[in-house]
Amino acid sequence: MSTSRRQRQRDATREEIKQVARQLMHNQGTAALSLHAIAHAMDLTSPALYRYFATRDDLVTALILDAYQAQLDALIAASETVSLTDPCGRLLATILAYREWALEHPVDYALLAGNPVPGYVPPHAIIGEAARRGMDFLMNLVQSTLQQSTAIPAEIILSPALTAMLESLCQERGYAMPLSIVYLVLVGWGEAQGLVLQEVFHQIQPLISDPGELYRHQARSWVRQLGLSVPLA
Amino acid sequence: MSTSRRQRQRDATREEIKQVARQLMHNQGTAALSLHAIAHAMDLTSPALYRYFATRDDLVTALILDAYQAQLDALIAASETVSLTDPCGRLLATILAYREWALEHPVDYALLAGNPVPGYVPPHAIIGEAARRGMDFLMNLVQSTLQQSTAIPAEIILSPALTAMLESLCQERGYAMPLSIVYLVLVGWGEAQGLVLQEVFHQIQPLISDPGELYRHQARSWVRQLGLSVPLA
DNA sequence: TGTACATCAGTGAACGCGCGTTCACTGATGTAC
DNA sequence: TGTACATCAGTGAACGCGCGTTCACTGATGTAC
Repeated sequence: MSTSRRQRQRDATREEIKQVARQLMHNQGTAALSLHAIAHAMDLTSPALYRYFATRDDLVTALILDAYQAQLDALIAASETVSLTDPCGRLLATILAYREWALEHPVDYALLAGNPVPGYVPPHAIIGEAARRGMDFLMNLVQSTLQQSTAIPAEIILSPALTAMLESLCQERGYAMPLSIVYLVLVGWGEAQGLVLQEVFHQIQPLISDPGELYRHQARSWVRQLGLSVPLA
Repeated sequence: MSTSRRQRQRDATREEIKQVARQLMHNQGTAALSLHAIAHAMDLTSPALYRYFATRDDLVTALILDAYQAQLDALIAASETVSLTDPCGRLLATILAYREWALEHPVDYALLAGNPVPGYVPPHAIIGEAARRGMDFLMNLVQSTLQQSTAIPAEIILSPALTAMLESLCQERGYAMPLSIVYLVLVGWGEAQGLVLQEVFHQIQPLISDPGELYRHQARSWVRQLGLSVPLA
């Protein structure tokens, strides 16, 4: 016997609550998330929501975890749009998808990238693990890309302290690549987040009318730093 | 006749209000900013604050503008700790100071870097101008650094679209440098923001115990990209 | 197939709270003669 | 130096609002015999 009719209905409502929450935040900012507002938008009363989420913070946590998963799904999907015979293209497509997903889902991205909901106290263990899964995917993608190419990445001179930290990271998460590469991925992830956040929060537009052009250019030179050759256009 | 006694008292109270607001946000997050809470902490009643700020949003705007100014002051001060005869050291000190100021003033940094106060609607024109002043300082610093050195920055191949945008930026803000350099500064600024935000919001610590090491290393290689030679240690 | 019962989604009223903001006011400080 | 007046910082009560959450409840849906 699969899930009962009642259970399916329950799951659907749970999803609808999250969807409405996202919609409200999209229209009025992450601060607009409130059980009353969600219930009102669903033609329910607010106590009804407690059938689905024990607490407001539980709802927020669910939204954040969903966002991590959706982001990861988008990156995976993007990587799969490019043939396996073009590993470098796969990597580049993934990096560009990072920005595109963020622009298409600014609220979810804001949730991930540090814009907290007022009063929300995140459960660090749970959220940290979700974040690490994203990093794992990127690391593994880079790893398999490099394995399939003849790239010889430039050696980067790392300080002893940095070497030690990167080594312990590799051991913990099972990354099997030169430390220079791990370093480049870590820094690149941070850089991408910086550029995209500035675009999502409209901070860079006063300087540059099309930040995407900047991002795409930087993505290419990042891939090139890994030792891969990227077509110019 | 200079400012009257009354006026000085008034200015002092205005400053105290902002200081208390910063303290409250520091202790309880940016969402904790409220006129009631500030007044309570100052042993005042909340209507009293309306003598000093017409509206809550005016207070937030003042806090943000203060933060921009404080950040800029910190960068300028850092650049001046290094002798004029070592332009490259000046530049590096400034970049490192960017991170240090953010860590010492996480609330002000969050205010700048996009973490909005719930319900606050920023006046884009005013805030955009403050942001541009920071970029101007960095651009000018890089420019004077390069003028005093024999650096020959690597030529970066820029797309036509990117070239056009950078050219118009240079014209608007009066930057007189090769476009490659302007590009590197713009991207570097975004990158720095990304790395620092991840550290301030504790997103990178699950991966790397000392993000500062990562930042310092990246800062050096960024300076090196400009064509300057940086001492290793 | 029909009946008795258990489950449980959703209601409606209420709670205590903190918010931004207004208003008429008091009383101390500063100014003009 | 003393008095009359103006200024204005701060008070205290109140407003309407939306918040998260609780509670006893109703009534429809599903289950067991």
